[in-house]
Formats: sequence, C-alpha cells, structure tokens
Amino acid sequence: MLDAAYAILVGVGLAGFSIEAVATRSGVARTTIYRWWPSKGSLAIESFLEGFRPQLTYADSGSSADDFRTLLQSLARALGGPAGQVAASVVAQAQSDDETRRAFRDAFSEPLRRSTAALLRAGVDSGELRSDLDVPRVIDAAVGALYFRLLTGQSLDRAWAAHLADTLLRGCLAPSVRR
Amino acid sequence: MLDAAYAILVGVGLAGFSIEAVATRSGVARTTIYRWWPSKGSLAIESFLEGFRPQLTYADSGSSADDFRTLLQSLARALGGPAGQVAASVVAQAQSDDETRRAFRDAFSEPLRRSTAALLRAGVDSGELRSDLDVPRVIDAAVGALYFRLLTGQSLDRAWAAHLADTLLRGCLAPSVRR
DNA sequence: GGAATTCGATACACACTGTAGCGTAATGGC
DNA sequence: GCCATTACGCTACAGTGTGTATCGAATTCC
Repeated sequence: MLDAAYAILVGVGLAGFSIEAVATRSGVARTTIYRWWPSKGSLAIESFLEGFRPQLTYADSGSSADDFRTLLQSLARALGGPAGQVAASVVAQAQSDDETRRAFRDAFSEPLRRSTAALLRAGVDSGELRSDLDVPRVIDAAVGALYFRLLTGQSLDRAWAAHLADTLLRGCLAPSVRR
Repeated sequence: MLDAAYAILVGVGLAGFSIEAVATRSGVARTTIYRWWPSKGSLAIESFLEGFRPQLTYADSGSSADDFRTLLQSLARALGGPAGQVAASVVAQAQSDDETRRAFRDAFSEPLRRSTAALLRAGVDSGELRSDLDVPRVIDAAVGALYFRLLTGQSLDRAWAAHLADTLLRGCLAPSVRR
C-alpha cells in the first residue's frame, strides 16, 4: 500500500491522491487502508519516509564547510528526484492537518535540523566558522531555500546546491579563513 | 465572496475551505461562485492578493543592506499575521493545481523576486555589496527561509527577520565594508 | 420601458469519505 | 490438530463536496 501511495504521489501528484485511488492501485480493499492509517496525511508521510530516508550523505571530511556543501547537495539531489514530489505533497497536506505537520517535523524536519546544527557547531568549535555564527538562521536559510525551490516547482540539483552552500558559507567562515 | 474566502482561510484554514463553505458564508449561491472562478485555487489566490498587496515596504535609504533588512522585516510582519495563513494555503493548493502555481508565481513570487534582485543589484553597483554576489541564491535563501517558517507553522516576526537579514548580509557585503 | 446580464434556486450525476456489519482465510499458541 | 485471534475482502450506507444544466426573477443599462 505504501508503494502504491508513493507511486501515485510521484505520478499523478496530490490531485489524484485519494484513499480510493491507493486502494484500487494496490489491489486492496478501502476498509483495509482505514484500518492501518487514520488519515490521508499519515499515509502520505509514511510512504515518503519509506522512500526517502537512506538518501542523505553526512560526510565527515574534517571541514565543516565541505560537509555542509555535501549535505546540501545530497538533499538537493534527493528532493530534486521523485521523492521531492512526495515531500511537496506531504508539506501541502500538512497545511490542512496538524497531525501530519507534527509528524513531518518530528520524523524528518527536526532530525535534519539537528544534524545540520551539529555539523555547523563543530565548525564553530574548530575555528573554521565564525564564533558568533547564528546557526539557526543559517539552517532556516539553507533548508528554506530547498523548500522554496521544491514547492515552487523549480529545478533542484547538485550544482545549484553547491552555489547555495558557497553563498551562505561566505557569511559563515571565520575572518582568518575568508576569501 | 473574496472576503468570505479570506475569512475562512484565516479562521478554519485550508481544511474547511470549500466552494460550499464560501457560498454559505458569503450568503451567495454556489453556482454564482462557479460563474466567476474556475477553481478553488484561483479563488484562494485572488483573496490572498486582495488582502496582502499593500503591506510591503520598499525603502530607499541609500544603503542596500538596510533596505534589504527592512524588506525582509515587512515581509515577515505581513506573513506572520493572518495573511500568512492564506499564503500557506495558496502554496498548498498550488501543489495540486498547476494553474494556481503559475498564478501565484506570476502575481506574487516573481515580482517580489524581481524587486529584491533590483535592490541587491543596486548595492552591488554602489560598491556596498561584493561584486561577485550570487543574487539569485541570496534571494532563494531569504525568501526560502520565510517560506520554510511559514509552512512549518513557526513564528515569523521582525526580530527574526532582522537576524536573518544580518546573517545573510555577512556573506554579501563587500570586503571593504565587512565587520 | 424593453433588452441584456446577473443572480438565486433546484436538480442531477459523480467521486470520495468514514463507519458498520458480516463471512472467510490465515496465523499462532497449546 | 484444534481453536481463538487476527486480518482481510466485500457490501452497504449516510454524508459532504464537486461541477454542470436549467429556469425564473431581479437588476442594470440604454
């Protein structure tokens, strides 16, 4: 059923995503789906997590800047593909369903935020990044830019992510490392 | 009818937003609404534009950095209020309706992008901002961060916007002006 | 004052939701 | 091997919203 839900979200998009459609496609009775998922949102988010989780690269090269760039690139690569369509659908669903919003935050958004924060803080500690770096804002900007491109249907690839990372990092590097 | 649509989106949110509900609330027949708007999305976006347009501040203080900060603050202020709820609903609608997506981009997203780009380019020309500034990415980051906070239901106010602007500007200022 | 337009009201076919009830097949413990 | 539990398919149902068609009444324009 998760496969069917994923396939529908990737193919037809949120417009054609209904319990009915998932049931038909997966060859399962509608009642069976209701038995397992309380709402459309929870089904969507679970199918997203199923298909997305293993695609991120948390490098540890010794340079926080490089690791940051690598992470953003892997994010862009993942969200630029089919999973991006699913992610956008989940975010859209979350606008009319607090439960979905909460689930998405807890299962995806916050963990990602925490990992990124740890990565940047390591850079601050090592002296590579400026000591007064406003980590939450940098993450808002980075993740936000990805959201923005994703939800406005613009392309999302490694090259774009690399440029974004470089642009952001210019304000993050410690004075002694700046170009 | 636009007032009714706006009020519903602000109050109940996207969940309770239906042609039916707008008709009932505005005391109008459902058929009349269908006569004027081809889709739910076009109704939502028009009610958004009606209630939002006049709220942005395009300052011209002589400093691009200050103007950028001011613009971001006014955006945050506007989107942090009731209109933000409506904007989020429109973006969500746009995920299942290409027409809505296109309309939102043409009527809101792109003009805002263009104005911001002009503002930043003026800073580049005046020498306040670095000559190799990647303007599109800075805008992606700034606008994206706003989107992100908006769509994940996080607060959005002037103080946050000011910190965001400062964080971004650190990577934008020309070497001679840097702190 | 007559024509054109716009509206309200009703009706209809359709799709999806969410719940309930019932019979059936598989599973797992003893 | 038997029996209880569990999960499933199927059907039915009431409710809500969609989108279209039709028609008479009200309003506006000239």
